[in-house]
Amino acid sequence: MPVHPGRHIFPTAAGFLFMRNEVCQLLRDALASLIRQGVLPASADIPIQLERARKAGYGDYASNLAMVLAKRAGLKPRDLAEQLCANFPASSLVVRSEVAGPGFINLFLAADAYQQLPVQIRTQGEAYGTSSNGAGQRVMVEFVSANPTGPLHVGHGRGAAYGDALARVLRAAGYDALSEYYINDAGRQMDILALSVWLRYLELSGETVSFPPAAYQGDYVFDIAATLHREDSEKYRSDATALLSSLPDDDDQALDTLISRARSVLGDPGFVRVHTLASETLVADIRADLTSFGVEYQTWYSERSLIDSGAVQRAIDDLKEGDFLYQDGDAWWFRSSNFGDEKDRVVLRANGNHTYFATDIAYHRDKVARGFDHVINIWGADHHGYIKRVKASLSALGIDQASLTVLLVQFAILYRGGEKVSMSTRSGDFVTLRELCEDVGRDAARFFYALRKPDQHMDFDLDLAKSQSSDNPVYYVQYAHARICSVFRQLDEKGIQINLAEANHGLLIEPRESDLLHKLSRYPEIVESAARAYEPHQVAYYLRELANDFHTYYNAHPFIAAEPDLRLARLSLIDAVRQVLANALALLGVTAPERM
RNA sequence: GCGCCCGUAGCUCAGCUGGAUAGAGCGCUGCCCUCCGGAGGCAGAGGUCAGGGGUUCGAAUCCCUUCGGGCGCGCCA
Repeated sequence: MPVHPGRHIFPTAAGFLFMRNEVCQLLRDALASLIRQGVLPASADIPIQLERARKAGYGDYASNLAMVLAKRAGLKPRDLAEQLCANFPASSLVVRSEVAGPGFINLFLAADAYQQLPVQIRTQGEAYGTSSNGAGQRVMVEFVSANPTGPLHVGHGRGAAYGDALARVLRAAGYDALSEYYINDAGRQMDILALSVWLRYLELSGETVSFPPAAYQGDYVFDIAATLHREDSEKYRSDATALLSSLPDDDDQALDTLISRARSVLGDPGFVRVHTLASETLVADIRADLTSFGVEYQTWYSERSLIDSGAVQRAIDDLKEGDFLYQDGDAWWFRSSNFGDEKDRVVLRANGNHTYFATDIAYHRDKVARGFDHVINIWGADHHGYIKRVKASLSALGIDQASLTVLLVQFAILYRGGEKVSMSTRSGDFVTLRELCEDVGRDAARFFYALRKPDQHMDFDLDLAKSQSSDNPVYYVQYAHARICSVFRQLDEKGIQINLAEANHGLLIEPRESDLLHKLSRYPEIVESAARAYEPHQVAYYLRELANDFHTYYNAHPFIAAEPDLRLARLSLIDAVRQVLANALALLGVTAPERM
């Protein structure tokens, strides 16, 4: 029986990859035997598909090789599988192979294949699960980017949780990922906000104001107005009666009229003062909310700066230069229909203002120019119609459309007391992200979002999320972590000295122990898969499985009360579980508490 | 009307890009600590994977179609 002298299990982080390759080679050897025997025709490309067995009873790895090749061999899949098993080389790694189901070959690894895993995990610590698959490629993830016209609401929470987790997962998978928030601090909505603040300020100054229904109603508008009044007293006071007289009937037209009146009454510096105060206050609030939600950005990028730097004008000029713009009805249109969009889009309005699309063109061009290998936008699903025109603009500017990926986050429908909650920023009727964090806690909220894949419509039950009951699975996972920490505290209190480095993992022979080891070994693959598919929720589901395996183990076997050698091996195992729980929770922006 | 997303247990959701007897949480039923944290464990009941065609060794997964839901289709953002 040939053995493999010098075979090292888990010599490096790539230990399991190494092992997997070895298993592949064994399958290839078996194939070669059958080809020599004339059972199979010699073939140039025989794809070896080897996957982790999906169930415990199916061994460690499974291959569908026999089913794929059955036709070429002129054999039934199961018969071919039998022959492959019969010709499987002897190995110290794969101790058993069997045919199952319609023709799968299930391969069982030697028990000791996993037994050094706790050592590897302890050695790598926080780095266990990370890889260099991304090869240091620079990726930008832009997410949330809500208009600073109000505080973030729970609708933004989903994009925030997803984007932040995605960035963390990408970093763990070896990408150089940067998170960015694009601040829409220019444009009409911001003008409306500035107007709203000024009107509230006029009220504070003693003017009688009939507040336009289409303006921003939220309490935060009063707060900003109060700040303005406190800092600049009556400097911007004006006769409100004249200001609000003879307005157009249409709400939107009335707002535009009011904005232009505000500009002329306040003058440019005055309007800019109100505008800037409002924008800076809200951006600071948004930032604080995101920070307490555990979301960190590397960069905050201002739309205003694109206008001020001339980048928007340059983009428009370049598009004109390339004949990608044309004038129609006093507006300038971009020929996006040349690039697959349904119709052309306006970049410069007849009134001389540019559209948001114009700044977006400059923004995306700028992103790519900053040297990212790949740019990811996370948008609300209501923006999907916008994707084609942005991509079209990239093409027109000579940039490969493939450098931009837009990921859509579906809406969450909020329920409170079994009723749908309608949300409107303008009316000020919404649940803020801050309220959610205060009521539910950051960890529960983050995990709640993380359990949903982004393209799935989602029902968000506020009562359930706020209940802080065991219904929320985050406690289940955190409890596993706290429980392990508690075991080690108990050890301390009992004065038991241990040295995990001396553990003999060969003693870990219980089925639940090999289940745990098996699960731990899968973690790096989960991270890799979550990064590749842009699906951090895979990590959340993995966490639940790992926690479940641990709780089961905990109920079935004693740690401290076991014999010293066995105790040491088991403690080493659960210490590895603790490390992986902590690593995976960190990817979701959730804390791993030592006690609860 | 056209385009995008979706439809899986009573409810909320997974299902590793075409594989094995479709899984988990909650809820329901019944069990489990003289022992390390019961925010725990085990077991059971519960399914026409919206319906119908097609592709092939094989479909919840891919294609077509019908039905149902969400969201888009502005010189709004």
